[in-house]
Amino acid sequence: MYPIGETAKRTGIKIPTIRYYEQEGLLPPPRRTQSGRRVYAEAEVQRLAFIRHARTLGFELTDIRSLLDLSDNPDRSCGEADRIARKHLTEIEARLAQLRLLKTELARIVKSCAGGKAAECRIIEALAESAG
Amino acid sequence: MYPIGETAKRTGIKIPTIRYYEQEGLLPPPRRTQSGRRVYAEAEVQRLAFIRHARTLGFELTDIRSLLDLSDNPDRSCGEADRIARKHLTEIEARLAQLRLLKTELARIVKSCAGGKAAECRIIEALAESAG
DNA sequence: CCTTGATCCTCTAGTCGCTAGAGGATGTAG
DNA sequence: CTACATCCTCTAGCGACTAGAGGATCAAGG
Repeated sequence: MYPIGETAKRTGIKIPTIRYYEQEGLLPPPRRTQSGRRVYAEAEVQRLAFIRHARTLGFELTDIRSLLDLSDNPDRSCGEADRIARKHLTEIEARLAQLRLLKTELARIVKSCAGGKAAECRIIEALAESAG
Repeated sequence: MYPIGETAKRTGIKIPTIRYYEQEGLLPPPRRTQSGRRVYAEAEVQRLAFIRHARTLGFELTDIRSLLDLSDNPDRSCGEADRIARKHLTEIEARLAQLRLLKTELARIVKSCAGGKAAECRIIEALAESAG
């Protein structure tokens, strides 16, 4: 049984964030000491690790809620988890494609800057062009 | 001289967003009709196009403020624009690298899901593993 | 002139996932 | 018994919008 600070260190999730996850219903309200301090068992630490891993992968909290729900009910079909993960993968791929385009354009713009006054600056000029 | 709705259509920026940009000082307060409605001249439309282009490239509003400032003062040195754009490019490259990693891991996870119950689901399992 | 429907106004509050701070209680070590 | 760390709750802030309430104004048709 660990106090919140210990739990934060073990999971790499900050104290206010842990309380926030509790408030958002991702983490069940933990036991408290007589004075009202939260104490966490191993199961909660595991749950936080799950959340952290999913967050690192960029899942939103609503998706994580569903994934935790599945994890809590192992007899349910895995289809929902698959759907969520695939949807997320598609989003990541879209973002990747867009970022690659941005990078190319921005790199081109930056390269064209030869210093000097803003009046002749290709960066400013490129941004001013209405074509996106 | 265009009313705000026309301006929104011409720039592809929504009406509330235009008002928001004005509030944030990116766009100078425009002239008003006697009844208090905003009317925009070509210069403002240009400025909004500039903002939109920069936003599309992922620049933050604070950076855009600086870039607009340079654009307003063509005699100033272009170095700041260059610095902002380079910094942003570096950030984009970092995000790209991270997203590529995520995509790889997520694709691996998704691929390993063979359907069935959540108990045996590789997606859930992968998320539960504490190693990130 | 009157009505209808579109457009506009201001103001407030909500989104997401935290993060920061106030103001106070409790725990632990010397 | 005094420090200092840790914890508590509550509220507000971030960025970049977005949504909605409640009301004023405009243009066109009858």
